[in-house]
Amino acid sequence: MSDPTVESAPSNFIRNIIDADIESAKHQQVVTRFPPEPNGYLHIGHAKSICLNFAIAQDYPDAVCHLRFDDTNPGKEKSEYIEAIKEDVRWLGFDWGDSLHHTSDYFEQLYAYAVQLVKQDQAYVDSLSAEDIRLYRGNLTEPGKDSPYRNRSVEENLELLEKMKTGEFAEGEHLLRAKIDMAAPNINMRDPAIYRIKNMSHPMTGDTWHIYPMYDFAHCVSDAIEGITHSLCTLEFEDHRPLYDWFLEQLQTPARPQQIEFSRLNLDYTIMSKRKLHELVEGGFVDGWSDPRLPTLSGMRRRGYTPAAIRDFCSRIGVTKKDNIIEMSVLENSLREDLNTTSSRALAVLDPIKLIIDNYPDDQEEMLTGVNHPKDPEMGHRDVPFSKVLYIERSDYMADAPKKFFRLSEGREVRLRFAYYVTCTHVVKDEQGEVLEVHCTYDPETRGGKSADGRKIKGTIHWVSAQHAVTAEVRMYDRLFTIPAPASEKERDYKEFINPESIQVLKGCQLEASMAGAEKRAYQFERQGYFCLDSVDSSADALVFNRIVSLRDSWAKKK
RNA sequence: UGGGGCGUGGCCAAGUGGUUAAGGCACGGGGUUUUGAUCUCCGCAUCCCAGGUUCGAGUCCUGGCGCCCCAGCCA
Repeated sequence: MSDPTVESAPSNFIRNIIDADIESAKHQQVVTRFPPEPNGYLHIGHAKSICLNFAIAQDYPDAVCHLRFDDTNPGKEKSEYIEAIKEDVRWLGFDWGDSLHHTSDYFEQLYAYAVQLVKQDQAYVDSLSAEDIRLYRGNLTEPGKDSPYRNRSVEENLELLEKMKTGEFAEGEHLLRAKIDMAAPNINMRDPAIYRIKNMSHPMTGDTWHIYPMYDFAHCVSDAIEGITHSLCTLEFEDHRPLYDWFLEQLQTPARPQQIEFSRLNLDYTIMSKRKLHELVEGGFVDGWSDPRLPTLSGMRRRGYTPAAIRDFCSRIGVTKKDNIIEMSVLENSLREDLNTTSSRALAVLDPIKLIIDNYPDDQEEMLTGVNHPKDPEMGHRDVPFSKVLYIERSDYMADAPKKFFRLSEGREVRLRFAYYVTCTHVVKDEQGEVLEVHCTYDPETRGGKSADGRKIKGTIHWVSAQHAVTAEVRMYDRLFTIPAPASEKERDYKEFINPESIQVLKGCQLEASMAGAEKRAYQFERQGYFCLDSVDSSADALVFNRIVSLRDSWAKKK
């Protein structure tokens, strides 16, 4: 396994349990698993679980983490998702080695275990309708009551189960249930379903089965079969733990995995529910699963997030049982920290306005040197062409600017990054009063951006030479929702809170010449943020960049 | 009002009866700086409430209060 190993994984209550289990010699080897259902794409919430499980496998001697597709419901699952999930896990930097499994690999064993339960008179075939089963289950405060089919003989149950298996019944006609206690205070223990009839072919097993196991039965047994020692899942499964343990106890499985629950990740200004993500994708509210605004791993990848940043984020947020909503700034901080050290710099003008240096010779051009990283000389430097007519950012000029505005305004001098000091003399406007051109004079003695007299220049702005610039489209992304917790909105639909400005497309952006050869990696456009080529829409003759994240901007905050 | 969980600063999170309650993010302020970036320094809580046990409690006990999850032949 690669990089992740070097990162320090902070301790948490789960690791404390594992430490104690090793200390007490309950286990010699730790085995975890990441068990996605292939019914959608992975998101940052899954990354939390992936990092937890795989990092444990990296940190404990001889430990392993299995990747297991929980494919027990052919009605919802597709192999398309399996491939996407594998790609995402790999991209995050983890390796399941030869531990790739599917719950469907165990269908035969699962069935044998079900037969065993029937033989032990701990499971029965119910023939109530779905509606009646619901009625018989009772509710939160009232106990349920026994199904009239609850006391069928073992022989009859065996016979019916076999027929269910071979497809002799229609869906919904029968159901295999555990015989536990219809009056249990925990509703999960009120004779939960074990197998339901689904006359459907399965991506992995084709048409061999007409019945498919339910999660509660399949998951614990699969864990036991694989010798999982610690089965980590989210809080909503807490109530299922007694059932998890019940199955393994009745079946007397050799291995007894321990289920431990932790709280799922919530991030503000976005949604994490698979159902809602499906809805956004299928409803065309976003551009597919890999829309850069989505918290899906494929979306974040396209946006330009790095695996290292996501791993760092996951280790910072911790693992507990407390409900939480993490602020986006934590994620962005992890991102910026990584991007700051790894990305080389470039000058790019997103909202261009012409800057004309009146005392610079008309036909002259020269090559200046730009450092690729201000703190890392190893990243080298590059040539940046300079000439009389430049583009600068529209927001870098202001008439009647306040004292603290360290940019251009009539009479003020600024430094053009890597180039010269220029002083604004006047501007040219159109009939509407829009500024068309900013005119300046430059000081030839300040080549490279420094002066012999040591005069202090407070402001440095970026620029590109108009005749050398390459034009590009730049997509600026912002939070997908306008409120911090769209998912917990009770009165209104979360889709009403989609941020209409979550994507802003800028055309005609002017980038420094070297960007014509931009590679598939992140760049910092100085003073603006981190950007990368869009993997889908960018081409050599029509560059499209995504803004991964902006730079911190204490000036904007102050205003 | 059945069952299961959770409650330490704005958001996370250490803390497992005994120094002035770690750390990160955010926020406020100072310094450095050819990115108002980076870097750096400083500031920023008595632990949901109320009783109790103890020489000593965020950590133990009792009673409240608040929030989350569960009534799929989904996972």
